[in-house]
Amino acid sequence: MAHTHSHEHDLIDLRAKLRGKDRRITKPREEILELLGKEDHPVTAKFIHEKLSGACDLVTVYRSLKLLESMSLVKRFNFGDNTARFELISSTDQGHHHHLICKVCRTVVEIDECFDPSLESKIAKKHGFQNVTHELEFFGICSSCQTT
Amino acid sequence: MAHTHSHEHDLIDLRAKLRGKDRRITKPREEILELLGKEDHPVTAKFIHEKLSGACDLVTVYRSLKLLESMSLVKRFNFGDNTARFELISSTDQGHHHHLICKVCRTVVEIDECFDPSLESKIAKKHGFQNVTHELEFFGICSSCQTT
DNA sequence: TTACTTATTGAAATAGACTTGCAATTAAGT
DNA sequence: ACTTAATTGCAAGTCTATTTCAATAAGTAA
Repeated sequence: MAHTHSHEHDLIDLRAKLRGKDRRITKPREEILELLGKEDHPVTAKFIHEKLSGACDLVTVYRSLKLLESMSLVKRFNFGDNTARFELISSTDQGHHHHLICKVCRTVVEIDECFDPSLESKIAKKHGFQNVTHELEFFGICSSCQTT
Repeated sequence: MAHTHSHEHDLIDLRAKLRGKDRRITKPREEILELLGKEDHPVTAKFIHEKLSGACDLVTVYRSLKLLESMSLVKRFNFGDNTARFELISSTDQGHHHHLICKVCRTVVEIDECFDPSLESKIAKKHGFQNVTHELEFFGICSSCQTT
């Protein structure tokens, strides 16, 4: 999903979204976006920092990710291990998709399927909520880890 | 959901599950189970510790919750705020249900509905995974927080 | 009941993810 | 190039959760 974006396209997005916001285009932000564009699955801040091997401080990675998230260029995922993971938002699904994670080896599979949206609107209506979204992740044991 | 359990029933469960496992029934474990039996929504370890006001150390709360979880008496939930929340597993749904959380005031609503299980088995089959489960939480803005 | 064995607890230290304060740096407008 | 303010790096701090280890207490047997 993420890799369907080109680096150039991301930078155009970045520049467009930063324009007139007292925000600046910096090397760390460009590099993080570029790296995310090459990854197929959500990655941690630590992973990004290591891959960029000293290009910038880990603190800057955290700050950049927070900014990119607020600009809707990046989406944060939670796989239940107390560590945020980030993925580039693709134009096809606006970042809304799910994952299937192996409980043993932590392999991640991108999932396109989702349940019928009527469930969500039904729940929203029933409880008087607005702007209802959801976070959904699947967990299981991948074929390699099945001891049989 | 949780409150449909009686305290006595939980203790019977606890005793039954501990029997012959070199495990002991202790005051903290009983008190945590009792407290969870009175709560309608998942609560944090910190919340439990404060409610028990010094009955035991926070470390013991963490350890007890981990034990109770491993015994399938308690289920851990993640509302995306880096803080685990725990709920008593009810006999009716075996702990499998979801929540609707207000992004503003953090109010929690217990949700009984879920999507069709065929989606899960379809995904499992497609990627060769076994024992597939899912974590699903809904987020929105509750009626009180809608500024309109 | 008492003694014994060992699981459990409490307290302090530690780990890991993430944030904040502040001086130094650097992007971007003039 | 000059200026201004956003951004960075580094250190220190916060927060959740875990680990270490001596002291305590649950369960068992005498």
